[in-house]
Amino acid sequence: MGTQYSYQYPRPAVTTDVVVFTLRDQQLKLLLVKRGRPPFVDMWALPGGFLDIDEDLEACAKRELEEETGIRGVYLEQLYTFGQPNRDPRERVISVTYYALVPSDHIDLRASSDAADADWFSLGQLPALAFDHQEIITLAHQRLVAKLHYSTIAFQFMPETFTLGELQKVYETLRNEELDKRNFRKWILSLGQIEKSGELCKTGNHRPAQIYRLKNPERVEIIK
Amino acid sequence: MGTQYSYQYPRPAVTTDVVVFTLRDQQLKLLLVKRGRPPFVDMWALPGGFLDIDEDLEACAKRELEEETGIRGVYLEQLYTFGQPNRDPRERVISVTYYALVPSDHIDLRASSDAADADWFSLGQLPALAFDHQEIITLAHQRLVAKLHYSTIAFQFMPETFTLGELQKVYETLRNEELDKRNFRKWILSLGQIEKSGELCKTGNHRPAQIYRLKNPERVEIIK
DNA sequence: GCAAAAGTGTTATCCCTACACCCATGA
DNA sequence: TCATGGGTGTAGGGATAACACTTTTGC
Repeated sequence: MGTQYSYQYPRPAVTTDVVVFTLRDQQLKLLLVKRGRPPFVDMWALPGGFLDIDEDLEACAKRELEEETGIRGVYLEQLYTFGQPNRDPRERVISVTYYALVPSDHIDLRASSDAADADWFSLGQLPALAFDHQEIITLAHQRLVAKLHYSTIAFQFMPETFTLGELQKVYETLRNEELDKRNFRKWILSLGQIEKSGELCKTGNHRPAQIYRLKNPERVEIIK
Repeated sequence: MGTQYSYQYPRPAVTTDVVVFTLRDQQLKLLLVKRGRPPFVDMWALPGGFLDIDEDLEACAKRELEEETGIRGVYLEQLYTFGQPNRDPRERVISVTYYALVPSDHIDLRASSDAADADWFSLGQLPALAFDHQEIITLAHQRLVAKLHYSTIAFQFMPETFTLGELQKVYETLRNEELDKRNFRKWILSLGQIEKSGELCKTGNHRPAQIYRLKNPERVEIIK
């Protein structure tokens, strides 16, 4: 206990915070944790925490995400670095923020040490947020919507296999508009990113659908 | 002198570094400073330095840029945050990087305290660089080229007034390809971002050119 | 008068959009 | 047989790309 690490000049603390998006019930949701300690105790905040001294930034984001929510192995991308001098009331904190996309079948929340609770919220119905986390979320949402139009980032929301109807639903939810079925199929197939698995999806009282999968599940391609 | 600032956990140092681009002699150039002190003494590096404890990140980038090169009042945008644990041989350093665009008539270099020297280099002919600065430059260049296609960022290279021929040259240099004069003029005028000043540019042994200016010199608009 | 850049419209092509009907299945 | 989502092609419109000649000036 105490003050073991000394420097010639004052230093800010460095944290990472992650905006985790998923799609559930045809809605874009994001993950918040309820803070278990001050400041902003009992308020909702983004999962995140302090950088270990020998830890890569992205590794820190992944670690905090897993520790606080149990989520791992998802798409993660650096968003922006926030460093307003007074964004944390305790002291100077620089936050390197990331955003993550989680397939809808991959959600398995578990609260833990730092987080009294964790839950998914619709973007339109967010609670009051700690720090400048509202601003971070707004930026992450803008980036996600922008990337929809010039990359294959939306595929990161899909499970391993899916039908074209399910994929179209995802795009419709994210873009918040209905799309023409024929045009969507022509376009998405022309990208050359998905292929038929050969299997059929026989759920529901209607004609079975072809099941597709990604050719490169890990890669997010730039299109256009 | 000594170790006045103590913390319970070790903390990384935080710096900002800036990739400054300009256009000169029909070439994209960037600004490097020669390091005056270890590590990497006498090697070339990006202008930048340590964050003051009460200073905003962007303010730090601006301050270091002015201190080391005399450049101020230019377009500045956050690029990415680099934090590999061993990117600085002395200790853990997080670098929040920015890139800046300088109009070609606005270049007025002056070396100073931290920088033994400063100079412009073509991207194809960079010297060996300190730290991971080559990686930072590569990313900045990619970002700049990408933004050309969906924003008016190229205008930030222009002086207050300019001709359409000069503007086309800028686009040709940045995109590294020749453009059709008529199509370029139709396109650039259709953006609605520039207007005639009414003056004519009578230099050279050829027909005088209309002089244009930006309607909103500060704003970078998203187009498309 | 000649070299050098300024200035100016039309046509063809491609891509995106709009649009309607049959199919396979479960209940 | 009916309700439900799956699956398919074509035609029109708008934007982009290709293309050549005249103008004004300095030397």
